[in-house]
Order: sequence, then structure tokens, then C-alpha cells
Amino acid sequence: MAYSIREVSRRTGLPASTLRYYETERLLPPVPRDGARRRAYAQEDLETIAVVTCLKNTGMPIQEIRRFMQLCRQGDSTLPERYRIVLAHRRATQERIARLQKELMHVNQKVAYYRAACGLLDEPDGLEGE
Amino acid sequence: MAYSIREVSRRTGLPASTLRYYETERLLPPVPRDGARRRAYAQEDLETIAVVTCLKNTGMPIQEIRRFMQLCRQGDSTLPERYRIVLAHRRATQERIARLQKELMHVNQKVAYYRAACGLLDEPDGLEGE
DNA sequence: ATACTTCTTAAAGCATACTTGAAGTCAAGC
DNA sequence: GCTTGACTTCAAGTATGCTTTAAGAAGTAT
Repeated sequence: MAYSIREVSRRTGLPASTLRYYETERLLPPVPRDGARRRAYAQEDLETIAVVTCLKNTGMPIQEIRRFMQLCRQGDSTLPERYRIVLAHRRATQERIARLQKELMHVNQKVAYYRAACGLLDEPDGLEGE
Repeated sequence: MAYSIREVSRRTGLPASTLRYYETERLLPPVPRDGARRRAYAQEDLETIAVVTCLKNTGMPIQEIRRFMQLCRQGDSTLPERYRIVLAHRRATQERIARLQKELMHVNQKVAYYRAACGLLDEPDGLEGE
């Protein structure tokens, strides 16, 4: 039921150095060690890492992730604040997506422009794979 | 028909320091100067800045933006390469959006979890604005 | 028991994208 | 004519998020 840092790295796709970094930055709780002072991750730690990764992938800065994860370790009294944080973060993420989609339309216009412009050149092959 | 750096900053929302930085990084062509060696941006430069901003907002790193903008200044012979770049960039942007949307679902699950968990507490007010 | 591998910590280093500071130029207002 | 304010360049500094290095400990294979 305990995973080495190597195994966790394999499962999460995160380099071991990053897992150590997250721990020193207190995004993860102090991971229990084995007899040789090596990290022995529990299932629970894997789930914590998944949450951190989700927040990171949605653009939350390390500082805020630390804040949130610390609240998680402080029990039910922090539930309302955690709720406010995830609500605000959902909003922020929705706005990021909306902004990306808006910019994507500009990129699409560029694609259309270049497709037309290239079509007028002497048919450069190998561009049909789209 | 010529804009001061201050005016361009106001129109684009980018700090003057960033406009200078983009120029030294050759994301913009050398901007023409007035009699006092001050930048006098033309309409064309505003459009160039808009393109740079679009690429930046969609996550393209400075290096690649420089590459693309340099190709733009090299004439029609670079059209096929520019086409390949915008195609690849569209793909990358679509993938980024898709990944964000996937992670957003996880965030939504967190929101639902915390809404329920908070509902079981003594009704903390001021959270209904969603 | 000796070598190899994998881990440990702490500190330093790196990449990216700007931002700030210092020292100087120039036109305008008082 | 002197100050003020907006600009100039160039170099150095900052913030974020890791990654690498150095020095060492412990378990494993020969």
C-alpha cells in the first residue's frame, strides 16, 4: 500500500524532482518515510497529487494551491472558504477557456488566410492532412 | 498617423516597457522614430502588435512568435511555412482548450462536493451568487 | 566487502517573460 | 534659462516553477 517516489513519478507523469518540490512547497503534506528515510506515498497522497495537478493544469499559481491544500488539512471549519476558492477558480477557468476560444477564432482566420494565400502559390504539397 | 508609445500602450493595454521589450526581442519590426528619436508607431505596427498579442494569448512562446514575425517580414516565399505554423498552432490551441475543459469538469465536481458539504454546515450566507 | 543503484537534503541554477533602475536627451511651460 | 515630464538605451533585477548539482546514506548484486 506504499509507493516509492519512482512509482509515483511513473503513475503521475511528474518527475521525482517535482514531487519533492511540491512537498517542500507544502502542496503535499509531509510524505511518510520508510526505515531508510525514503518517501513511502500512500493512496491518499496519490489523490492529493491528482488534486494539485488539476489545479495546476487549470492555471492556479503554486501559492494559491498551497493555501487551498493547507485549508484541506485543517478540517471541516475551512469548508466554506474552500468552497469560495473552488467557485472563484471555476469562474477563472471558464473565463480562460472563453478567452482562448475567442483568440482561436483569430487563429482560424489566419489559417484561412494562409490557406488561400498558399493556394495561389504553386500548390505546396503535404498540407492536406487537416 | 503616428502614435506615441504612450498612446499605443493605452490602445493595446500593454505597458510601454513591454512594447520596448517586444521590439528588442524582434517580435515587432524596428519601430520608426521621430526627430527626437522617440518611437512613432504607424497603423501597421498596431496591427502587428495585435497579431503578437493573439499568439501570446494563445500560449505561443516568445521564441516562436519571433520566428513567425520574422517570416512575415520576409515576403511571400515564407507563406507555406507560416501556414504550417498557424495550422500547428491552431491544433495546439484546440488541444489546450480541450484539456482545460476536461479539467474544468473536475473543478465542477469539486464545486458540487463543496456545495453539498457546505449545505450540511450551518448555511454560510453569501454564496448564492452563482 | 565492494560496487551499483536509488534514494536523501539543501542550495544553486535555469528558462521564460517581463519590470525596474540609472543616466541621459529633448521640447514645453514658467 | 531652468525645471518638468515624457521619452531614450542598456543592464540588472524580479517572479514563477521547476531542475540540477553535490555530498552522502542505504539496500542489492557479485
